[in-house]
Amino acid sequence: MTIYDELVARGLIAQVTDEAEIKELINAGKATFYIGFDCTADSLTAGHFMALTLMKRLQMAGNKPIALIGGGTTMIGDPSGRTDMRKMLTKEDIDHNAECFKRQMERFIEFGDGANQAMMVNNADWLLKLNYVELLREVGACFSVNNMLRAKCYEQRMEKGLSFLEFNYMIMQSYDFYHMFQTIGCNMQFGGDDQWSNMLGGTELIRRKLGKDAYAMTITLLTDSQGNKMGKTAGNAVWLDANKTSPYDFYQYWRNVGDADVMKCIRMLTFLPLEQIDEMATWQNGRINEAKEILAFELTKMVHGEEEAVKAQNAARALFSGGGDAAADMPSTALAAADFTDGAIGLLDMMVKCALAPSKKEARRLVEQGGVEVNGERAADPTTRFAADAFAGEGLILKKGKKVFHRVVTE
RNA sequence: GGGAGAGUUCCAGAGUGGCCAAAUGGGGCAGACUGUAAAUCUGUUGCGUAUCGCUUCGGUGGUUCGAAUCCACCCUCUCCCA
Repeated sequence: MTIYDELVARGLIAQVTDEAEIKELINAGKATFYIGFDCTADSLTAGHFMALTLMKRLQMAGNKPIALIGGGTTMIGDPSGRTDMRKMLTKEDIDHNAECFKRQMERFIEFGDGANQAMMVNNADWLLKLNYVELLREVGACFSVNNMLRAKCYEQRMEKGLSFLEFNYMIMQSYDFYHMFQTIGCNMQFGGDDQWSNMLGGTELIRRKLGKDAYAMTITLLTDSQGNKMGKTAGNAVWLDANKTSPYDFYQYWRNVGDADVMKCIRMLTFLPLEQIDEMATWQNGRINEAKEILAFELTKMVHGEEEAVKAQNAARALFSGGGDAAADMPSTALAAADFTDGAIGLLDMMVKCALAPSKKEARRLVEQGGVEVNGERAADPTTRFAADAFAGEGLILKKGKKVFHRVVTE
């Protein structure tokens, strides 16, 4: 099976500019493609994950990936699909974030100077040097404002107001492609489907300025059965950085996807052979949880390594199915002597300390509603206090709700 | 540049002198039911040394016994005209 057919079979392709050409290019390993990453945070998220796996798939097929860090474009802010303006970041923040991204990407794709080894570039290197008038003269005539205003990525902002700053994002992104096409032979751009109009801006610019063809392809956005973007819990991103989202939590995120979304995720995100996936798709209801475990394990393994994945899986099994002592891998907090008053600590204070509740009021509510267990016993009294020696040995196991476990020990 | 309007809690959006920590919906969290799923139902959703106190309604001042609500100035945004 060719790489292109595989991408189609996995449901990864959303839109392409020229199917026949792209097919030939990537099947033959002749594409030098880029994917841009806005560096608004110091870690990549589960939302970027699919892009990373796509880079890996294409690299394995012999194509050369370019990871473009948006050091320059981040200073403008992509308005696509947004209803509010992004916060402006300082140059220092952006540089720091770019550095963090690179470390994480190295887990997935191989960087180097070889023919199909990946390279990383930062568009700050050329965008920040641009001169306004020169830029206008160079590319300004190639963009039709009429068309830009019709672009889907600005649609939502047209209702609320779009600043000129953000309006220029498309031009910057197009310029990136144009620049890399000339300097490093980048002939294809990949990106999320929400980037489609920005990407077309680039191919159009190249065609107009250089009379040459460049290609663009978008990846299906990973949404759940309700149409929400995946990779977020309660509005917070699921991070790839173990310090921001622990391997256990990462595992749990995927372990808990809805029934309707499991097979889709396995198909799009894992590297399991398609035949195996097709077979899994025929599994009966009872085995849906098995499929979820496979999904969670595979993804955790890719992001955090096999060892962490095994630990996360064992911990999850022990906590939810009983038995085993792998619960040692659950998140934990060590209390300092200063957290104790008269040799004891209150239940509510302890919960806040462990970040199981943002405030004591919230902690109290949880206890009163029967959502808290200590060492397997429901804690019904918010005034309960625990003496320091209660934490001896394994410490205390706090449980919030059905799924959140936390070990509390003393320093 | 001229004119009109808007800024309320996580979001949307009521509230136009005291009964307002602020309706309603969404989202979140917890409980029940389950399969660590979905759907449904229930409770809850500013903070606290807790039948009371404290801090919130763009910002700063002011009027008043009392202000999200009235006044002044400022900031931000939207719309119409240029």
